Amino acid sequence: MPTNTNYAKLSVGTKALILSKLYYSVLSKSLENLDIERYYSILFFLNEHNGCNQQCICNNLAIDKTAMVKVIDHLIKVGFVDRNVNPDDRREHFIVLTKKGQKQTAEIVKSFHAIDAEIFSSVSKEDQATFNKVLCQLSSKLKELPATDLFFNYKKTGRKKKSAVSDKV
Amino acid sequence: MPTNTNYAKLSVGTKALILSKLYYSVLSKSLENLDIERYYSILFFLNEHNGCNQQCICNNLAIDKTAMVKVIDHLIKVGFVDRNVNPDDRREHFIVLTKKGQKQTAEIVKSFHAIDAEIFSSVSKEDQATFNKVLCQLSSKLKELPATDLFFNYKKTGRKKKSAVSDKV
DNA sequence: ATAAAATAGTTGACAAATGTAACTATTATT
DNA sequence: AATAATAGTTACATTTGTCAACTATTTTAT
Repeated sequence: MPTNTNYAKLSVGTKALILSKLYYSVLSKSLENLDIERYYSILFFLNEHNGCNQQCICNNLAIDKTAMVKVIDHLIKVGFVDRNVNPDDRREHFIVLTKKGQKQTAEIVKSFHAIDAEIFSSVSKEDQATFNKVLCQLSSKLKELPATDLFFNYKKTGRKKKSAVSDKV
Repeated sequence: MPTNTNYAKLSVGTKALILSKLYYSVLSKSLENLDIERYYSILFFLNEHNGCNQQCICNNLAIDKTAMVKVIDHLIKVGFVDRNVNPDDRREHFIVLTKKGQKQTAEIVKSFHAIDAEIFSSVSKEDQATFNKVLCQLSSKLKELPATDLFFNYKKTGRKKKSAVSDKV
């Protein structure tokens, strides 16, 4: 590693965050000719789960549902998806890629795959398998640990308020 | 409950982002009794590099320098760090943990280590080593990857290679 | 059958993160 | 001395994260 002389000392959470920043920075560059400049992971997910509801995207990508509303609003505005009420459960809204959305999402999927292929090219198959296995194990472990209710939407009556930092200044 | 039925299909960048979100959720929960609610990774870094300048933190944690100004302003406001001009190069500002900052940062470091220990507890030493090695390789590769030079993008040739941001520390 | 609870999604307010351009001050290069 | 480079700052716009409160619908419990 040419940089980050003490990278090894960082927590795995921080290393993962840095990796994702570097990754999306490269991805954005590679897709700057598209009609959309973000939400790539959501479109990637929709490519595999076209027609799922909003909560499904939130659960799988660890995104808050109120943020998801704005994302879908934007994707509708640029003509990438439609939002259709499920007739069998009218609470749910299906998110469906449009023709245009499908076409551009194909490019996004290609970019994701190309970057993955490129950065894994010098890693042995065995190490790739181990890496992916451990990555998956870590996420699963973290889900079992006590966390804020950010991704799990548990009802918390009388939940503790965070102490205001401004009180101390 | 989120199921991530197709987690395996996500790109490594997306998986890393999800891991970091889960990680910081758990970390925040474990540190909710502290006087600060975020910037844990920066304090963790300062614990090892007390007295470094702002650019050094930016380089090592992949944070924009204009964002860093606000972060340091906040850390000063809550009394965690001081910002001291380097007399030998008056452009540089050294960031130094205060007594209070040191004390609370010790808790933060403990939490980081505890979470890492916990989630890696069921992973063999060999797999841990492989995982960390690959994680490091991937970040390294991404930094070297010329953003506009991806092979799938045949139409856009003749672009000048943009050198990766210099993070030398 | 009806009331209560849970689920899916929305809204509005606000804080924080992100990105960009222009800027000062200082030091290094030519 | 002029120019470039570096470290940091400011101002601004946009996106994202967070929270409480809300509607609508469906499920569960009584």
